[in-house]
Amino acid sequence: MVPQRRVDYGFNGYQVPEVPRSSRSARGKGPIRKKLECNQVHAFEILASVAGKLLESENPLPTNGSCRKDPHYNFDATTESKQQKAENLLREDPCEWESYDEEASVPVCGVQRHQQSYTLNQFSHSQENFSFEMNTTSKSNDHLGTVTFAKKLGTFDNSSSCGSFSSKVVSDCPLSGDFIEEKAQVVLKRKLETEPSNDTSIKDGKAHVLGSSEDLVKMELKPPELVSSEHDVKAPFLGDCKSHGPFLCHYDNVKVVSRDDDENSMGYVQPCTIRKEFENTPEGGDREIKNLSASKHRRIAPDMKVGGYSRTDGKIKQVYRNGRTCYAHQRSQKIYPFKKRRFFNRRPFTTPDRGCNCESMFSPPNKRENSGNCNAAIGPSSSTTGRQPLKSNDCKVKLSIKSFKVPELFIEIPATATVGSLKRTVMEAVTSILGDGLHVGILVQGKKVRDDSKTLLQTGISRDDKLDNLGFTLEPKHAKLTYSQCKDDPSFVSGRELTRHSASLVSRPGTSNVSLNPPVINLGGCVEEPFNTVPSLASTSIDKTPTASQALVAVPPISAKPLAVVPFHRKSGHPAYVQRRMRRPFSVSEVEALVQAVEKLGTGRWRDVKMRAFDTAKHRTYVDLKDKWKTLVHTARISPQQRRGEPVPQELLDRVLAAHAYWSQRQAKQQLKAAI
DNA sequence: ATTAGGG
DNA sequence: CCCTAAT
Repeated sequence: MVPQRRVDYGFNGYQVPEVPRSSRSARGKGPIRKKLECNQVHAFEILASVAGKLLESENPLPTNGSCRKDPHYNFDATTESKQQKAENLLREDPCEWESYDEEASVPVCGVQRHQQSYTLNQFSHSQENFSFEMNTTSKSNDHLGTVTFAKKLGTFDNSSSCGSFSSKVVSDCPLSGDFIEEKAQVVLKRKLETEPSNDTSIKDGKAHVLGSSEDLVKMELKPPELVSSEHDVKAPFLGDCKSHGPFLCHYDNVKVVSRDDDENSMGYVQPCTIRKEFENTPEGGDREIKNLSASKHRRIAPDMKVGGYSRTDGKIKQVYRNGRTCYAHQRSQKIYPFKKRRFFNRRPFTTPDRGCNCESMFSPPNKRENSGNCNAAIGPSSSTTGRQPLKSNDCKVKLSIKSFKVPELFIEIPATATVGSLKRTVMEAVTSILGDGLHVGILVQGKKVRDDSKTLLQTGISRDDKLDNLGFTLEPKHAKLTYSQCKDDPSFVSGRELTRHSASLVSRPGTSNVSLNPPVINLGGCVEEPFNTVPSLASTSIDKTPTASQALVAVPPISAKPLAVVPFHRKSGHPAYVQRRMRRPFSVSEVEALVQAVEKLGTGRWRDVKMRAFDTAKHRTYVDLKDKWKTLVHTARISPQQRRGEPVPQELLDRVLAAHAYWSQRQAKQQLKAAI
């Protein structure tokens, strides 16, 4: 056996987030995704198997357990016992086990048994032990108890293989947070004292789990392969992953080139894995891996069942699997927004079924200063250092932004989560929106400056008397999602219009040193751009262009609504929050490919069109192609002035019309024939 | 799973 | 793009 070094993932006590919603349409259901879900099933089955064994004496698991939430995780009632299955799975797919130490590989779900159900609540994994907690609940009793299981993994080095297993029902009452881990540790210790051997079986006869210690050890020693989902990783493609990264496909004379750099979706793991190699230096390797574990890199287990690792030229490839919802992904738009209507219809800020209102963890909105206000406070230095003569063109405007306020975030997290996980959650949410979900807005005297082409002089920002009234805002790029909830709220009459105009989260009077004029709200009347001129600025502005004042738009003082919610622990019963797919405008080359395919195949065979021209573009479904064709026909019919987006060559549009006419006529003929 | 069409 | 109905 190749000597391998064990990797400390630095993991301890994560709350297990929910797995992505299994599926809802053909969209995005690539083979790899299925595989992932499969693996999650495995993960849960294994855990359930372990738990079942442990509980067997008192509460045997049913032979056909079912997840409360997602039927996808139903166990199939095969002759093979779950335990056996789990053991086999562990043997065959050790890397799946490895994936446990990531936050998300194990679904939160329960196993029904009569009136009782077991809910995997939490698990932790450190170098020394593995433990998880399950709640037992019943219909009559909301919370019967909590059991915690811990497993000693042992320490490994290159040559030795040892490990032991320990488990015990720790408590009959609910435990939470760190206490659970403490308990687990205690139990572990106690067991170790009595069972210092390498045997993985439980001597008390209550449980015999996971086969032999050898299996366990083997599993542990097999280093997973490390996968990075970073877009910038230059890496060879893996397995059936054909189209990650730039792809080319040639059909006839049409070449479609797609950047395809955003395959990742938040709800499920990107169905491709990229290997990233690391030097197997004694120190550097581990450190790097640790960093990766703690960072945005995802862990993805290899798709293959065996041989989860490989060595090439002294390099170890590690693959981690990730089934988590990726909160902290750089592309925040993939994370936010969640489908807002669904989301906000269910009062996301309370967790009634947990009896925990996490809102209490944050200041109530009415007590929050600057609630929802993301204005930057302009420090005194702005007024002092910013005083510059106006006449000079090269005069510098010096600004000091004391701090930005991050738009309000609501986070839902179980009370049993650790403080550390809370920090992580917040951090991930913050980094997500900072990564790509925000842009900066400028407020002068409370008026939003919209025209980016205006100079500071023109907008008055260079004037010291304006500097005192200069504000910066962090605005969600996807304001629509942020505010969609307003539609349901009669008090937000202008909610819809605001969304249409990318209303920013704005300051409220007195909440910052940005002085706000009395808020001007464009209620229903506002149709297009709400260009509310600001006479005061226009009169004082040195700008000669009369449009300067029009660049200032009154910012309605809508009260801040949560920018986004991080559903850290979605409860079963809650429909998954489905995010809208990222918008991906068709490039001209894509349009050309589409046109050519439709010319050949007709308008009613989108599946064939997809296969012919977009087979490798996973993000283009046949529905997308059909929709695109629809819009293309529409685009071709309207005047060029009305068209938006990247201009499509007229030649292509002509072909669209021609093809559409041809195939429409042909379809009509066919129908006529059929009628006869 | 695909197709068609409305939103 | 999403959603649904109808195949």
